[in-house]
Amino acid sequence: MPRKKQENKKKNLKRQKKKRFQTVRGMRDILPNEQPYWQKLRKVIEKIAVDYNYNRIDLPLIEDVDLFKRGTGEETDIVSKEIYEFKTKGGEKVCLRPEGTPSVVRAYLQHGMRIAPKPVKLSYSGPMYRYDRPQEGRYREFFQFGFEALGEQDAVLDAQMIQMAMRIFKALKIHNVTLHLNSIGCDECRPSYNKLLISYLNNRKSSLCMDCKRRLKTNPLRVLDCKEEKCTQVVSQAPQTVDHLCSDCKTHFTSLLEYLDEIQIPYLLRPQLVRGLDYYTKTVFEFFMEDDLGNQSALGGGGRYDYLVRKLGGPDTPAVGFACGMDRLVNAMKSQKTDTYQPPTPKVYLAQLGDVAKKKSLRIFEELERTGIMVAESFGRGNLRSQLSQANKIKAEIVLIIGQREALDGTAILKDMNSGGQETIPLDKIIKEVKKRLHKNAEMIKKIIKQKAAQKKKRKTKNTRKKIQLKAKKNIHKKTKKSIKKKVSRKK
RNA sequence: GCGGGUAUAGUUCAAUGGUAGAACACUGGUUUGUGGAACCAGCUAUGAGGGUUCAAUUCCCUCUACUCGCCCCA
Repeated sequence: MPRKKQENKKKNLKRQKKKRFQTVRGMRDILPNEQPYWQKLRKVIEKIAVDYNYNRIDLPLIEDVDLFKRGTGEETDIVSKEIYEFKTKGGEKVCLRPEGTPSVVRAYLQHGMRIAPKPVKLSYSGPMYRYDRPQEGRYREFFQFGFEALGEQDAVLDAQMIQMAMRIFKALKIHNVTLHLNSIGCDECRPSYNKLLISYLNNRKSSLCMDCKRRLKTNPLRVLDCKEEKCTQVVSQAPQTVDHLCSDCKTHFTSLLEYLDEIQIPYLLRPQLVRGLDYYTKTVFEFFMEDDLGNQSALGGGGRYDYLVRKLGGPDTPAVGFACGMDRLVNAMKSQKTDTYQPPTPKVYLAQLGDVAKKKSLRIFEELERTGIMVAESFGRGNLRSQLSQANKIKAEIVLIIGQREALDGTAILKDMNSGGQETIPLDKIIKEVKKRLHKNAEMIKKIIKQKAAQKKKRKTKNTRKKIQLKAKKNIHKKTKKSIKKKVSRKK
């Protein structure tokens, strides 16, 4: 027995040594090479939030499960199948948030924001968690940003939500986005519509898919959204929410459409659109992007949730909001080749040789950095050749070389990487000299850019001139033809 | 949650029932203190566990991950 135990121990040790850690299923690292896209995205979102006066709110990742069970709805897939739920050591039932809206409403109520002037406009962004099967563009940890406006029922805010989303897409140069739009009514009109829908579907129960037979009992509205061919056929003839709105919902919806026309945002009315969350009323909308293969993927969506605040224990407060998947936006940016945020790169590289020089380099690095000059280095390297090749790789314009000799003399070699030329300069003048050279180079680059732009302009004006000339020629032909005809007819 | 495919070096890809190769990348050298080129050398891999076999990276099973489709969504 002890022998076996020892063997097992050894085996386990071996296993542990061999074990290579990797991300947990559905999680992922966003590596430095992807960061420019995220930086750009964050910048665009932030700008829109500021422009439209939506104040940032940061919300905890962990919340009471009941917040989502009651808010998002226990019947929804998000809560019933996909929630990351667990008990804390203290026995609290908590979860990783699957979406943002209930948290926003919770914060609104918890901190007495209803006293603030209406509407209360809030924006958030951060990771959300859904225990779903990972796929392309779908992770268990994914990032969403969202905007919520609480305390205003006017459809102008619904329109503003859509306007903001469209402006974000535009700023990211994601052009092939379509807005799908519907109104699903309120407590007044929905019960009677539900009855109609249920009786319609019950008559055709046999031609529905398994899921929809179940949905018929739990959440008949969701049958409209089913993508099974059988069901879409049945649904296409089904009574539509839009035709059974109460007068209040009807005017609300038509005024939203008018606002959208006013700001010239095209929309696709989709009577089957209902969305997967229980709290929506009146307006619901989604944004779809079509990729090269013709597949549509949802970028985001939102709608009005006039009862959610009350449902979570607050006073009657109409509200509207939307959220977008940032991972999918980044994907879209990549396929559309959006220009990304490029962080500045160091133009000076500090190379050192020998112990004395290494010590001095650390100080010189700081001095340069303090005067606003970005410096790259690889102090860990001892050999000058590899340091220069590094400098070359990062496209440094200037390399400062401090060797044993220079360190003792209080000088440094300044090497221009473009020309290859170099000269020895006393350390106290080095910053001035570096600045001077960088400035010179920057001027040169500016000049070149200007020249190129001028060349482009010239070409353009040439082309337009040619076009104008061609047009003129054509016109002349027409005119002469006309005048000839006239003359001929006169003669007749 | 259901179904299909895949898993070899940091990356892209080879090969094989018995010795696992290349390219790029990385490190060092040719040049004891000078980059972009060339040449030379080095480093690094069969996802995890089990079975069949004299022998498994290869065949079989399980798990895990990735991936595609469904469901759902962002």
